[in-house]
Amino acid sequence: MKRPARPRKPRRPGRPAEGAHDLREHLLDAALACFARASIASTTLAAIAREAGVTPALVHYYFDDKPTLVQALAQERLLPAMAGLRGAIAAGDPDADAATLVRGFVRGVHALVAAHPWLPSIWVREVLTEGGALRELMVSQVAPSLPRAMAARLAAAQAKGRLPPGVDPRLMVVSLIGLTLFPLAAQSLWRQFLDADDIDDVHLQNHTLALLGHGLESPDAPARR
Amino acid sequence: MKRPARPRKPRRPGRPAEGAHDLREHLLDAALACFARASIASTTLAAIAREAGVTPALVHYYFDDKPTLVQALAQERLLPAMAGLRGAIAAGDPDADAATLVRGFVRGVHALVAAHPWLPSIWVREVLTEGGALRELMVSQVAPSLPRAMAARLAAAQAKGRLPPGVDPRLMVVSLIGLTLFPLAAQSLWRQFLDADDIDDVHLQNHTLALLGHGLESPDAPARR
Amino acid sequence: MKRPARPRKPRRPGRPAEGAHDLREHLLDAALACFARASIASTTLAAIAREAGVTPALVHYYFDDKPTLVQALAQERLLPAMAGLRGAIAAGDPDADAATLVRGFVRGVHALVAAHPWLPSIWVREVLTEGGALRELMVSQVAPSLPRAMAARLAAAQAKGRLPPGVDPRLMVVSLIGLTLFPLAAQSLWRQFLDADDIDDVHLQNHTLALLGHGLESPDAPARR
Amino acid sequence: MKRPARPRKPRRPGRPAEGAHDLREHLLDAALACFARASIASTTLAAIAREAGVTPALVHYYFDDKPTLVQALAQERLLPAMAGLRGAIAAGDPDADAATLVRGFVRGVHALVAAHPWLPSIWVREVLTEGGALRELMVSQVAPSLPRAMAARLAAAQAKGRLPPGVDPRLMVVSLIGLTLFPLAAQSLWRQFLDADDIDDVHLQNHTLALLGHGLESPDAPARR
DNA sequence: TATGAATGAGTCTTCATTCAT
DNA sequence: CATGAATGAAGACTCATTCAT
Repeated sequence: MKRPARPRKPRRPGRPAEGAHDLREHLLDAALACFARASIASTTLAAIAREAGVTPALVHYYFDDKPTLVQALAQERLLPAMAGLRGAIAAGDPDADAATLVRGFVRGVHALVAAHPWLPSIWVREVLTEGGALRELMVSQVAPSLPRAMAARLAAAQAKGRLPPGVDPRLMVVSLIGLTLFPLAAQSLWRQFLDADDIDDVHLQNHTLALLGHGLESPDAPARR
Repeated sequence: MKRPARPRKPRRPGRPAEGAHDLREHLLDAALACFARASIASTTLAAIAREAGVTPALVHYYFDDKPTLVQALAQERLLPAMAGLRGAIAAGDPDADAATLVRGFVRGVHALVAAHPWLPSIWVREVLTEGGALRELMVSQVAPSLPRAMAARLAAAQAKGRLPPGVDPRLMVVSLIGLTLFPLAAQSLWRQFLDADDIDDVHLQNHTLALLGHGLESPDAPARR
Repeated sequence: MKRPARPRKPRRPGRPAEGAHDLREHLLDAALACFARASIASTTLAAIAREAGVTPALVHYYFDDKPTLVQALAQERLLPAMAGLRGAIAAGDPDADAATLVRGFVRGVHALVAAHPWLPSIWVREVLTEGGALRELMVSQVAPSLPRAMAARLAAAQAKGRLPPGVDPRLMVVSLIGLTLFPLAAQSLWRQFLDADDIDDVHLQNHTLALLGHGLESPDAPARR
Repeated sequence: MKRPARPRKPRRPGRPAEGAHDLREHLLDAALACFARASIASTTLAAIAREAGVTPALVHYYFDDKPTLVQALAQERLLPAMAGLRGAIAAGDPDADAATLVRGFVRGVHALVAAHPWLPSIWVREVLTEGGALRELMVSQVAPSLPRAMAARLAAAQAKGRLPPGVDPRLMVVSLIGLTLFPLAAQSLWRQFLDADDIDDVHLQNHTLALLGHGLESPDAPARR
């Protein structure tokens, strides 16, 4: 019952102090690295321990069990990271038009992923798709507000004629994630068989913004349907 | 005494294929159902057997081991399904413009998923994201041609001024998957917290097409940057 | 979910068929032997497996988990054994006087233990004393009726002056167990430091009956208080 | 640097024994409480530490390891308690007759248990039954003398016709424990399904003495066999 | 063709124990 | 004196796989 209240400074003697990381953080890092590589459900604690260079028993010492570890990871890594996104978008003034808002989102996501490269795979695998291990956790803690706020703003923009009528403001968040987080998650795949050596993050971002800006109808060409 | 070498197509000769489902097919169905729910790596053979209403030993009898089962699934279910997509797109005449091509893709994917509802989760989880169990298999067998063909066609269109200059033809396939397969894979999530009862498949498709058509710049509003 | 419905005839090829015992029974025997030696809580499945000459995984194969094994043991070994006792006592006619009844009990318990030597330790350790693992199970299934029936019969005898007034009929069952099951459970101890080589089961039984018959007041000596 | 050899009686010299409880005593109390609830073998040091409100490491600090702790408990708690019993019995003059002696024993045990409620469960579970953790310890240190002394005295009484011939003086100690310690150990069980609200310790004691006095043959009824 | 039985290897978890502080 | 950190060994339980029938 009396579990050790979050052990502090467990740095092992033989090991370099590697920055501001204490062992608990180090374990979360290791878990994150593993979960970016394979699904949470199929990742063993032994794998995490190996990644961290410690014994499996130590992982239990710090997190009691796997569900708790996952929960801690969500709480201490995923949620804070996401908080950044919300900030990035809201940064623009509240009266920003749709395009500005959307640009903010795209750039926000890219910035986020630049800072946390593990984010897209985990998010796509464990939150967005069926049976993801973090779905419940994330849905209950982040989800509703952000997409709803965006949907509301876009709906307002649409009412003012600032958004094409066929576009559903509610679905925009979904489309935006599909155009940002998803391509970033699948990066390692498409890089394999696109001649994509020249495609860097900025290029990808510009592509996405261009697509979102005018769609595929060339601005100077007569719109066709 | 020696166990018979891997039994192929064990359909009893004299017997009609009873709805095209013999036991082997039934097992593949069960596996597909399981893999749509949870990652391949974390799905046990016992779970598949249970889903199929048979013993785990039977699964082994038909597929020898898990990698073989997965391989068979890819070969006999995923690849054929994907073949349909290629057809749908190529259907349009080879001189079709970019917009037509893209419309074909979107509609093709939607049609595909209507026929194979398990496809998006499996594809996103096991092919597109890091560490997916089907990545190797798919990459080596489907991948290169389709996206490259599309990229080539779009590049041609762009050369003729039919595609906005900021859009990268090679990345279009990625964006298109992000706008089609991905939203379909994440459906169960976004339906939860969008007031999305009125959004059916057609609606989603139209939204996507509208977004791809003009982007977010309302056609009648002066383009801003 | 679809656990193997109690496997039958699992006799291993290399092993002699040893009587009417199939493997499941053999495992219950092994468990019984272990539980007679040490508390259920502290007996590992590995110990039981070792005792039975099988792998720990096999124990799981037959009983799924430890609670289930214990439950099966109670159901299939302890309860049937106890049923014998009830018969032995009830054997006497219902109008039997107190002494006859009690004699029946003493003999019944001794007969029971002669047939099931493991019974006393397990019963004393796991049912009668605090924190016993079988307490719940046994209490809910055997307990109430037998002692109550005896108490009622003895109370009737007492009303007719057939039982000394200071004796509480309800407590008689407790005293009787203390005089029969308990000495049998502690046998290996008292044999150690009593010159008890001449004490066999019959002798012990006679001692107990003599004590119960007249108590310690010699019949020919004037009762003293 | 070397760890101090096993700390003995760490009571701070100048300080009064504050209720006779220093930390070491406190730990023994906690262990006792745990062992009264569950078998020694299945009780973890963590459970004892929790009961005592300290860390498991502290338990090790005071007792080095579990066997040592158990040993200390036997030495410092069980043996002293038992010493009381010996006194209670010997209190009567050495020429006391059998009945007096036995009465002394019954009362002695009851008094003992009143003072040490944990005694019966531990004694029955860990000393008297097979595989008890304290058996060796107790046998070698208390056992032989007391029962032998009683047996000798009772044998003498029997020689003088003061004890019925069927009763074995050596087995009397066993019977007496079965009639005293055992019912007290099983108390929580029989209270459950006897209408036993009116049975207090005195009542139980009287019942036992009555039973021992005359047995079940009502003194005024003609003896039957 | 199909399966019940059986197991080795591995997973999660607990525990007694050590050690530096 | 006391404890948090750390771990090896062992416990319960699962799983893919084998094999005789």
